[in-house]
Amino acid sequence: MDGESIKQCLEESGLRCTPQRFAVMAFLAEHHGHPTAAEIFESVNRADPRLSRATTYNNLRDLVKAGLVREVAVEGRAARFDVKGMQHHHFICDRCGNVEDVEWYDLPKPASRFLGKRVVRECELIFRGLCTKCARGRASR
Amino acid sequence: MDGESIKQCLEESGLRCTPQRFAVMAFLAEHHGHPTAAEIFESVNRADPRLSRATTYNNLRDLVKAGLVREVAVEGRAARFDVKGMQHHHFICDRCGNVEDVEWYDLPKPASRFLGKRVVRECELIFRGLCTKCARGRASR
DNA sequence: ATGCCAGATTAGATATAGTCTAAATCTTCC
DNA sequence: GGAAGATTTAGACTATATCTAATCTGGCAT
Repeated sequence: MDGESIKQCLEESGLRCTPQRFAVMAFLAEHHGHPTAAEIFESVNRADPRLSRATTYNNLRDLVKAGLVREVAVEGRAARFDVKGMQHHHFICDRCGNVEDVEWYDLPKPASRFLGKRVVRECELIFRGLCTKCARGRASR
Repeated sequence: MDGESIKQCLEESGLRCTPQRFAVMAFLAEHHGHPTAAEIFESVNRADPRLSRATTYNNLRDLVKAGLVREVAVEGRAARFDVKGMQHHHFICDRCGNVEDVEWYDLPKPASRFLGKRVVRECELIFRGLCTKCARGRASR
């Protein structure tokens, strides 16, 4: 995702393309490792100190609300973020908490009686276990 | 789940059945609304002040580790807990954050090439949207 | 251009959720 | 009874995220 298309995304969502907001988006577009808010703040702020902590959180919230970014909650750890580009599932490591993408595949819809009057916006699959790195060192626990 | 089977569950998992641990388990067995740690603490402690906050967290962690209880992380809110009885999926309300059960149905396994060397322990489906109550009041937003 | 205004940003205070520490207490087993 | 280990506790502490109030910015009407 290049600079121009980020700008376009933001404006289509009714968000002004400020330097700070652009930087957060650009960082997420370049780093697919599901960074935490703190990682985003530290990295962007190091490169350009015009970004404050509060603004990082403000912008992440705006971007999530606008549907451009996804927030992944992880048990007992900081939330992680990724741009909603290609659809994918998630794998969360029990040991190190890292979030990884799993290639998308379609899921059967539940019978509507299971959902009742609820309004479903999206549906995601979460795998849990040990990531490749942690599985390798598993014996040394 | 009656008192006797709670006791049995705990002992089978190598956990002593202390009054505090039993109370946390019993509360979860009776309340299927996915309470937060704070709710569990307040409610149990009100009925029997022998339970402290730290013990609530300690026990929840032990129970999750033993596989008797599931922890559900919710974006921007406190984690929620439920006993791992019958298998089920989850629905999380965007608006009020409530977690509800969705009747279980089998999911197709991903092609193993999608998962690589990762070791999958479990796999859960999460629906997001508006719960029945929030969907009803949606216009008044 | 000028001035206004809503939106955006900021530092730092505050809130919330959860963990840690060290001492006290309870169980089990000899 | 006493040692060893598990459990509990109050309260301090940490991490994560939000709020506040002041300030800045950029677009727009004049």
